[in-house]
Amino acid sequence: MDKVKTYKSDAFAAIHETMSGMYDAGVIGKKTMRQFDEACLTPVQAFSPTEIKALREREEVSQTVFALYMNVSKDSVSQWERGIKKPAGPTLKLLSLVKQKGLAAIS
Amino acid sequence: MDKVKTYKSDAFAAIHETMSGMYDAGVIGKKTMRQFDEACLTPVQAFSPTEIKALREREEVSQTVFALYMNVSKDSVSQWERGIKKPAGPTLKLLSLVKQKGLAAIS
DNA sequence: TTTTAATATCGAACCAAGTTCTATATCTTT
DNA sequence: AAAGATATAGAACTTGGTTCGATATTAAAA
Repeated sequence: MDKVKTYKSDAFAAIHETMSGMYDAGVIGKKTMRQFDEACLTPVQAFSPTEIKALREREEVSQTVFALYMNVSKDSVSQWERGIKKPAGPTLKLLSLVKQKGLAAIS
Repeated sequence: MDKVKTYKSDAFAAIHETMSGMYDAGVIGKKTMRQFDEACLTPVQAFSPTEIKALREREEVSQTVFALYMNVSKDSVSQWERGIKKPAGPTLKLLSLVKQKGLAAIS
């Protein structure tokens, strides 16, 4: 698969554990801890209807299957792709994960 | 991190690609394809307020940091843990991913 | 000590995402 | 010809997620 992304995740996890240890030991404060986590997070951007459809077709799945992965109804996926409903919050997070890591990342 | 889970994901991805190839070649139908995908998906169960708080504390992050990972407001996390709002759909999917693979899975 | 900042609870109000339903249409499969 | 998968369309409903202000505790910095 994508070794780079997997490596990055593992590295972040390892660093996070180290940082957590430093936090437990009182070396750093909670403020530093939060700022670190913010820097680690992959940015979550907006998706246009076309981008959502293109993303789904890139993964070669039907709206129904895509909906199963996202844990939403098939109608919701249809409405996203037609611009009737605009995904936000947790939904955008999932879409971002799929875009950056593929469907397998949320399987 | 967790080699077993990583392996499972990679294996599923590989099998999925194989299945996709079979589908493209006309060996299998869409129905079989969907049933396969359903079998691959990790089950998404409900979370009680206590379970959400325990999960967050297991990951050793504040409500604010946890909210950043989930791409929701910090108030939402607080409301989940107090039982005022019950996460559903995409949110439950993210919580399930965190429970099974850790916060790094959605970073 | 004082004060600043982070953390978390509480209650209220608003908006829109997500759900559900029915109907229609196309295409493939049996 | 029939059955099923896929996708669009529109409508009504429910509730999750957001935002705001206020309060309280704790830890860090002045």
